[in-house]
Amino acid sequence: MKHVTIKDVAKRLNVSVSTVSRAFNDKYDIRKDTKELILKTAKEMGYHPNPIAKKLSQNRSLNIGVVIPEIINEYYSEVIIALQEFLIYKGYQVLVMQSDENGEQELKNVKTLINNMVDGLIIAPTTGNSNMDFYRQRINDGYPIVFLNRVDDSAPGSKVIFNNEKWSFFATEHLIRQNLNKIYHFSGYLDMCVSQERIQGFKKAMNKHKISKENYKIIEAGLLPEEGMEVIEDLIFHHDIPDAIFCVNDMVALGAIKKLKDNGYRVPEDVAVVGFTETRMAELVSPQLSSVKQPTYDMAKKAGELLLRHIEDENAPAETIIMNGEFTIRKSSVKNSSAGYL
Amino acid sequence: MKHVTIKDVAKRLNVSVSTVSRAFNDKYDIRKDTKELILKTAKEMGYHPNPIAKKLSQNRSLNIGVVIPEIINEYYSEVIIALQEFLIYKGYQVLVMQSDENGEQELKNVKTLINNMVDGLIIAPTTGNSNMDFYRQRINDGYPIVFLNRVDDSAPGSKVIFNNEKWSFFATEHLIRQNLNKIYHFSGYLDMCVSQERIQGFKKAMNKHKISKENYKIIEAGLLPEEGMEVIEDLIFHHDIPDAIFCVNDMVALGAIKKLKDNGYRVPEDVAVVGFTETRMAELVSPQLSSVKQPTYDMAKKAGELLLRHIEDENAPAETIIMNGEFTIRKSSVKNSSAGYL
DNA sequence: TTGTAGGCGTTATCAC
DNA sequence: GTGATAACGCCTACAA
Repeated sequence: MKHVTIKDVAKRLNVSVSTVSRAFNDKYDIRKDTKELILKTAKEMGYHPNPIAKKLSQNRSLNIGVVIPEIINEYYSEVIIALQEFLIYKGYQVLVMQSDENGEQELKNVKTLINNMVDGLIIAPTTGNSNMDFYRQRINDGYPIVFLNRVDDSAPGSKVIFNNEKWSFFATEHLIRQNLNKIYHFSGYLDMCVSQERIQGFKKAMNKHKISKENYKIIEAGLLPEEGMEVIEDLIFHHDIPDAIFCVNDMVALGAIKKLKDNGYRVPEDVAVVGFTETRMAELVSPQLSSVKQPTYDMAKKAGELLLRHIEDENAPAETIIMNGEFTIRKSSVKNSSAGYL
Repeated sequence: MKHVTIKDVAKRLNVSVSTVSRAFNDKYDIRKDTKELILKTAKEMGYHPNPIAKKLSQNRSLNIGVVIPEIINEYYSEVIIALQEFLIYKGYQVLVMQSDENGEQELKNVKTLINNMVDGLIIAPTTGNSNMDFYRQRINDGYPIVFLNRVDDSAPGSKVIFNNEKWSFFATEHLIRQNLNKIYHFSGYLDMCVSQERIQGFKKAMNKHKISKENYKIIEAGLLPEEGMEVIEDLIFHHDIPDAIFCVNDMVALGAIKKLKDNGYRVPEDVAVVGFTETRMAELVSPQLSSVKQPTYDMAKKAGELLLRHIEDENAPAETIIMNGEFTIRKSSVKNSSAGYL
């Protein structure tokens, strides 16, 4: 099982290693037929260039580091898939590490990856964005980093983000337009910029439609089903049931719906519910969940493209790409289907 | 941003590179205080051993390849997490590739990883196990490969699998014990050994309890919610509604439940439903879904341990580890709660 | 205990 | 167009 090396091929054909090397790297002059001969016999001999040696001599790893909050999260699963597909196609390997929504773990991951000589990093920061100073420093040093989601305009360097405010606004307006009185927003952790942006959209809709402050509430839930459950249970306990709830994501929405049902409330008849960052569950639950879909795959791919641009040209300008999604209205948020929403 | 190398450290301390190298690799004799001095100044200088050079000189990549059917699948997300944690801790990097339930893609992935010099492979084969001959060949050549899930006893080499038959038997028996008449099994793709094993368990329970063949059916569904939906819709169309359904996994179960409800059937009152390979959704849906939980994390970790054993000792004997799980009974499968099941 | 030197498989800079 | 040869950064006999 010994690996065939460039030397073996050279010896077999009585040419020098450099010639063989040239045959595999288009950038040098080499006679066409010698090239073809080399490629052919190399294939016969089962030769594959050793990527590790290549990396060493070129002083680049051809590895890209990807740091995400959690793999068990449809959004980031899709991110990984998209990134893998694109980057492998471009000749890179992808090293994925997850931070468990923990800033320290995130920093550890990033340092591990840097020590492993990745050529660049794609980072979806965890709650709190606590390592921004460190990243800013690296970016200033010229280290290629692209942020994905989880940051706002103010983050340094290049980034691909979703227009949370806008789509949160639309989702909220959809509820307002049904003349619902009390509309609550179950927000994500308040120290996440994504949460803040969705809150902004929610407030903007309230202001535009002149809803008075007594008729809406913003309650910090989190990102997990359990957190949606807790919040709604608390509301039920205090007999403070809204007509509609706009949740920071589908998981919180599903948790809320579960507990509403368990307590005898009907969705959407008693309480209309809207989610965000559509998951595959949205269509699978009863009632089906209205939600805002993000172009996850494209966002990730864009981040990959941006990163490669920075790796290949260290003077490439920082870019901020803000993407849009779509809002799909399903049963969970339509109280009166004659209203023409479905 | 130039990387500090072993030479820089050596020069600074007026020692040889080998001494520095030794300081970082415990296996050679070196005086304790020189070692400490070297480690200390190396740290000051910001030196980190270059893993790529290390790999080249040691002729091993310290990379492990992991090939799974799909990342968007809670089971395999967890597998990745477990493997990452364990292998990174052991000094390895993990390269994950997914096959999209496609045998050709799987083979491509494996070859890519081998060409990238991974030191070993953990493979969860896709439907059909079409590449077993190729793997058998590699294993005979001494290439370290461990299979995870998705294979049966007959697969070559080491493997970590779940006792599907046993737990499928238990789940089925739970339904039989409620004196339900018609019990159907929505199976996975018939060319998956996992499906076959679960079918075996189902049949075994039927035989043990002497259920006549008219009273049960095995219908091939698949692995996706949509496939569960299709099967149940067909049954509804033919007015062939069973008293209980045991599904090959939670996704198929959720699909079936959805369509049952859409068509006015109550779960579990009209139809009891059981899933398999418990997902986080099991507790989140209404009614909560009874399901068999697999020790995913432990299975993956075991696979990692086995692989390292093979990498470190090429004469390590092939091992087959069969794991057990637990069956959690929830509302979806209990028709009469006075029966004492809940 | 420490230093010297050759090798890991490539690429890249020279000559020729 | 092709061949020597010195890197790339580290490990590891072997010698001292």
